[in-house]
Amino acid sequence: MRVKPQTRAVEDYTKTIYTIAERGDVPTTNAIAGELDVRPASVTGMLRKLAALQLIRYEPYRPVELTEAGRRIALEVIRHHRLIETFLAQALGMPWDQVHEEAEILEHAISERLEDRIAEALGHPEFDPHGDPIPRRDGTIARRELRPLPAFSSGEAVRIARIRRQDAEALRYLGSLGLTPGTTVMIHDKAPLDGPLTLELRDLGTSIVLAHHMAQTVMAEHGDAS
Amino acid sequence: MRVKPQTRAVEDYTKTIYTIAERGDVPTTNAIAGELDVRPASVTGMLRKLAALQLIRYEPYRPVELTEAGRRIALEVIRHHRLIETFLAQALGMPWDQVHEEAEILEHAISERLEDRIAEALGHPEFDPHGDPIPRRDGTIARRELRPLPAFSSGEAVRIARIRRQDAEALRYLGSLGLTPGTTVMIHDKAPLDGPLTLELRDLGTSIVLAHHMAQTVMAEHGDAS
DNA sequence: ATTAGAAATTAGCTATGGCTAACTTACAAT
DNA sequence: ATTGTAAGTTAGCCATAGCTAATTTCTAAT
Ligand SMILES: [Mn+2]
Ligand SMILES: [Mn+2]
Ligand SMILES: [Mn+2]
Ligand SMILES: [Mn+2]
Repeated sequence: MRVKPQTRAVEDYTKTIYTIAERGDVPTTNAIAGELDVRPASVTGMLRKLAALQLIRYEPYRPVELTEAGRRIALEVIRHHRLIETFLAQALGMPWDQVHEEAEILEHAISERLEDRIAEALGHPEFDPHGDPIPRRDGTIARRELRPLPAFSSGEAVRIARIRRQDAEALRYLGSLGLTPGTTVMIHDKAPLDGPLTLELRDLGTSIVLAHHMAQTVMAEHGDAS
Repeated sequence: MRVKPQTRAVEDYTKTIYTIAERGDVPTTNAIAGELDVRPASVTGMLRKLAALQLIRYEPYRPVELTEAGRRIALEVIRHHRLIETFLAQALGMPWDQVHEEAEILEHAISERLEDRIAEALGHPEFDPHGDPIPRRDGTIARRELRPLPAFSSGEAVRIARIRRQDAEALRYLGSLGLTPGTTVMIHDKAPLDGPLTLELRDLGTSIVLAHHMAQTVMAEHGDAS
């Protein structure tokens, strides 16, 4: 799946462009700068380089688009990232709120050989601890029809599948409530005007209340289908 | 054990200076350049920087010496390196001739938190797959009285403890002969004039012949003491 | 059609850590 | 004591990738 040796910056920019587009946002200079925590002027510089490398299509003042080659690199780095997260959580018992930060660096440091060994040791997982899909070696990636919790109706039982958030703070909070991928919850009540949701944890039978903006980051699918 | 964030170059140079001195060589500009595969002129530049950072004592045209701060950084990186080698071998079944290359990069990428988790998962090992001692968190390091195989006499039984070599080629060869740390061998014969050694593998009862210059890299201790 | 303001780009820096080519220094052999 | 040579240093490059400040462009509201 690797194409040729890339610098860390090239890997981070292509990954960022991919994820911005994947979540439905537009990969503008400012959006990329915000995501990577660099100044817009620096992004313009890198975009020129990525365009020269044929990894993006770039017209000044316009949003960018990954080429097939750029997409391949992005998926490669994301595969590293999510495999590492999964490995750290499963093999080393690292809490799910710490794995992202660690993977952010390790994703650039592991060889294809190690990538394969990790995938093998984990049994080629399809999803990471946050429910993010792990791109396969061949560049394909699992697609699911997920909706945020507030998009379901009261009375529905849903299976939490993915948390669209990576900051440790939020993850620790959601984890403490038991809202992790795989958990089934019943939507008990939705307060009006974007008010909090009341959820019932199927397994424990306990009831929890979750702010609308937090529930918005919890993606789920119908019933308790696996 | 960490002091403050260091660049990869700073970590590699201090590590290299430490290992050159540790094996009994003199850390000159040329020796460091050879080890790191850079030009001597580049080494001079970095030595000036390391001196400014108070990590080495440096007088132009003289061999360098690590300060206490420099030594701490070197030991930290070496601890990372050897813990990673051990982890890759034990937890992922990676062959001992591949772990060095991988660790050479990962040593700069893991956090102190991950370092601790790896050490914990392995039960705080004292030695890596090559028998190299793993510096402890407190900066101390196991010392052993080892001698190369040719330094023993015919008829002696010795326990292999360390291989002073890191190239995959040599490690694969020694591994194929069964000459790995922990193995006990009997020195059967030493041909004169730096000729090959004939060894008997205790467990298998088989006999092998090893060139003098290879035997020179195999460090052992008397008997089969653990 | 104008135009204000946001978004993006350009120009010109900086730091890091490589390199080659030219030079200086140290020292060992005479 | 002199001097040739290897070792080491200096000077002047280069690439990468960040920054600020100044400028240009796009667009949406008038
Ligand atoms: Mn990254
Ligand atoms: Mn994730
Ligand atoms: Mn290294
Ligand atoms: Mn080792």
